[in-house]
Amino acid sequence: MRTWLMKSEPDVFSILHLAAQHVAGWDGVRNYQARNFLRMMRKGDRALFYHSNAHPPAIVGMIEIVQEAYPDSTQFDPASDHFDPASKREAPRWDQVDVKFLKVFGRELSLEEIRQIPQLQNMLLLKRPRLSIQPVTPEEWNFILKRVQD
DNA sequence: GCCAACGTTGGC
DNA sequence: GCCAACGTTGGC
Repeated sequence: MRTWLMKSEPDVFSILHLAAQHVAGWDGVRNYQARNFLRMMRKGDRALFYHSNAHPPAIVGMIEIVQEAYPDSTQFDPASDHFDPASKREAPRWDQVDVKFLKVFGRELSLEEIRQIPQLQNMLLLKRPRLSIQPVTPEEWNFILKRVQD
């Protein structure tokens, strides 16, 4: 099982939205590096759900990949904010995965706290602040889970 | 709302 | 292929 971190703005799609839907498509990714990570995801992989553009920005819960990468239909929809006129149906440029809600952590781990934890200084979250889908090492994963226990 | 960081586009 | 212009992300 690989572990990941996935960002979403809670005003748009929060972990509570996912908890209500139980399973949802993770669409709208429009960055090649993030897409390439999406394509590496396998059924059963788990991810930290991160609230970006939030108060405070923080890791708030855990989700599971339940459907591996397949074409994101919003890229073909002119009415969508994520419409990509350059993407062709014969060769879709953008993929999505489906994710399942697992839990909201007993306590959040804010970006500010992460910055102060020596064991988490190499997280891509700190090094590549704009990357919305990123791998998390087993060491980081285990450390974070201990920190957010109920 | 501002703006720094940084990814993408497109002219040359 | 370089790089300036532009657009977006996301913290503050």
